[in-house]
Amino acid sequence: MTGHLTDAVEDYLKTIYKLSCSRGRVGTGLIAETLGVTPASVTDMVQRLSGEDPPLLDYAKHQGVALTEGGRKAALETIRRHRLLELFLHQVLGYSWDQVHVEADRLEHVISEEFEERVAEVLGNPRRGLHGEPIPSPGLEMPDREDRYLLEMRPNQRGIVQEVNDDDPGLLRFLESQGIVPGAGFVVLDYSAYDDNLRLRLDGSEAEIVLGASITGQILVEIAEPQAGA
Amino acid sequence: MTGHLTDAVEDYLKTIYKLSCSRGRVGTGLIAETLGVTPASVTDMVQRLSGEDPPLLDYAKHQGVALTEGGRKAALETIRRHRLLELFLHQVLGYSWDQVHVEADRLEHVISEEFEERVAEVLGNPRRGLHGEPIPSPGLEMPDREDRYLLEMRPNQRGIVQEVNDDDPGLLRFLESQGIVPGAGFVVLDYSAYDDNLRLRLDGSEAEIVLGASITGQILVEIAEPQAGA
DNA sequence: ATCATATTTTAGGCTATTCTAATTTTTTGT
DNA sequence: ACAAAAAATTAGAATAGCCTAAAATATGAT
Repeated sequence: MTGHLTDAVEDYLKTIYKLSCSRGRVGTGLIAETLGVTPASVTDMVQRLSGEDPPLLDYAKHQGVALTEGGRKAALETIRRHRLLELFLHQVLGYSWDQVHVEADRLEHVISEEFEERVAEVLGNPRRGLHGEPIPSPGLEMPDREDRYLLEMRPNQRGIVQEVNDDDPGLLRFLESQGIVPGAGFVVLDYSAYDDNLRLRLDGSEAEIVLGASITGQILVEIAEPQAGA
Repeated sequence: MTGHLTDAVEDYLKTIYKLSCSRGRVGTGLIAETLGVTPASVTDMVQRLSGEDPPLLDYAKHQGVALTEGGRKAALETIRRHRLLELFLHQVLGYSWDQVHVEADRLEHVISEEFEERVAEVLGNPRRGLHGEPIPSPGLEMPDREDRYLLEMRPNQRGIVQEVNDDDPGLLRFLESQGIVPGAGFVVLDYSAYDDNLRLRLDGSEAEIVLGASITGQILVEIAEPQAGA
């Protein structure tokens, strides 16, 4: 078992994990932008982490970075803590949907195994986080996902909101006000390739909602059977 | 308002606060020993902290250190968080008496104002911590105390356990097993100046307990009216 | 008052993390 | 294929903490 990882290292691993879920290997530039540091800092850190005894990163100059198995486990550990903490902050301390992220981002580096276990127990060992994200199991298995971005859906498809990006409080508040929360079912009414707008209606709602690409790219959905009739 | 204080700075201030409660000004050696760093490191840090814009410490070479008003407030803020967290860990997450200290020591540097407030509310704005310590008010007022060390008590005095030093898990487990917890009433039966042993009996208990100086110096008590007779 | 012992401070270094500026490598458009 | 643009890397430096070893200062015992 690797000794203690610093906050910075955990942040790098978590970020690289998330980025490499969509794109495979990731460049230092993207990591830098996501983390809010310069590319030079990333190169530096990445070199250190790929030169450890059991390396956490797989890296060779100019070729983009990927996590090793050890790095992936460490990233999932941090992600598990983050998502448990978000749920905990909401359910036990009454934080709102959009407030939890920032606090969890600091606490995730500091809580003990013990704390994590107790929180999980108090919450009933949840599988999904506050924003619908899957929570890695205690053994750090991450469920395979079939989810797609809402952006990819086409007219007449039915779907269920699975997950909403947790790190933009303003967006979260807006989505909540529109009823777009994990579990919500909906039908896509229309899609405009011209401006990347998606018009949809939530189950049991009269109102239609129009969402642009910048929003629909942040929402993961499970696609249900296609709507009967055209 | 001072910007953000690092974990290390908060630890220094907290330690200096506690040490200067008993002794007035404290030397670098004592601080170093308490904090587990070298005296040289303390000198270094102390010089930085006393040279800030609003200084947190009052210091001049070879003369011992004291907190300024700003330093005192910062220390009390950390102490408030620590004590609220200990209570929270116990009452909400089921930590035991002797487990809370270490976890609180890490969390205290990381939680937000918001977190502190919500925890205080969930706990009902408590005035005393898990081990009986007074909790600074939200406005950082610290109640004046009349408490004495158990060590100072003499035969036939009655007392009530007020506070037990929180940072030694083994000692805490022992004291709990003996019924010596905040709120417990007792009578001092005997005191031996020779070996600094104190024999006492808890209210409603048949058994007598003998405690040595190293223990009785860690327990604060409120002295009640003297025992009738004898 | 003086010398031995204690404590405290200085000096010089190390690590982790970040930065800026300069350089190198890769990609891309033609 | 090759120049221009984009991306990544190196080099050099800063900061916060910490350390060890050496020097300075206090204390206190006779």
